[in-house]
Amino acid sequence: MEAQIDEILKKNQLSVTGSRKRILELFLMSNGALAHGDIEKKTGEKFDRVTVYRTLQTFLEKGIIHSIPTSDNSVLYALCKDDCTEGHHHDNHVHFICNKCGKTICLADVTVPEIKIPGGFLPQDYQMVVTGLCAECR
Amino acid sequence: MEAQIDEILKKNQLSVTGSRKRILELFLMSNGALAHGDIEKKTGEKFDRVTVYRTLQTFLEKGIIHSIPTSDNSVLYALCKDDCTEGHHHDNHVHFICNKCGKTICLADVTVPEIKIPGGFLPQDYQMVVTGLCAECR
DNA sequence: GACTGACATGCAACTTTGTTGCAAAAAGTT
DNA sequence: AACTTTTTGCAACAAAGTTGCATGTCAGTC
Repeated sequence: MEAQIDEILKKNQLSVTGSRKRILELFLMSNGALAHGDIEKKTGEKFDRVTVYRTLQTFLEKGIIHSIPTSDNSVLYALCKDDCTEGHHHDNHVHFICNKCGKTICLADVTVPEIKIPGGFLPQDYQMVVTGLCAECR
Repeated sequence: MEAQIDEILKKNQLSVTGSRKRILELFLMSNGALAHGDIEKKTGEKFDRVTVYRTLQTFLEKGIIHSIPTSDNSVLYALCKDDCTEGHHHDNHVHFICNKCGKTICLADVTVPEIKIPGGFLPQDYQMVVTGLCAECR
């Protein structure tokens, strides 16, 4: 785990610091998505609010994590797959949000279908969010 | 227009007030989606911030408008089609967000494809957002 | 059209969420 | 170990959203 975290940071030319290690660890442990608030709560008093914001920002820019749009407009982040590179994401799987427990799960095996868009529009990215009940809550 | 607005409000058992009429009018005029901020700006000094929040909340509950998830996590609202009823929305069209001008457009003709979800999950609602360049910006 | 109960609004105060500038601290480099 | 660059924490701020309560407005009834 330690080694994996270091590797990810170094691969992205980021210095290895306490907050980055801790936040990355949180993402690796939870196989769902995390809201900013979750991260703040789980790191407790350890890091400043601002640091969490900036760390997430950095991870986003480097393509380590991606953000997920939700219907209630909270901000969610999840780890990217390996083939995400800086700038452009290949994060074409569907996200599932449970209406009961609120957890967000990446359905890594379900790819977003490419749909037909009316002429005139130039689509660049497709995102799909399914809400409902997860296996534990139904 | 006047008559249409009154009808919508009465159909939903809402009293016809100045703010509701004005905000509903804004939605009817713009055929795209509106952010809370847009509405506040366009109504000017006329209504209190709180009133705008509460009016949108009410419209959401009654199924007059629906919220749209965006990639940058701002809150967007758009008018629902007629077959939206209180509680449950049948808002199964795709939303397009332009990366340049930021406008959100409802692609009313493009329906969200029903995809296969792994067993265990109980899907209730599908939402799809496409980002890219709109006709004017490309 | 005036009366009345129910609902909507405005105000104030507050919480939560996100941002910016800058000095101190820690990381990476030689 | 000394130096440079990056990251962090603090403080102050800005924006976004919420809550309680007194006042005002609406819809229905007489």
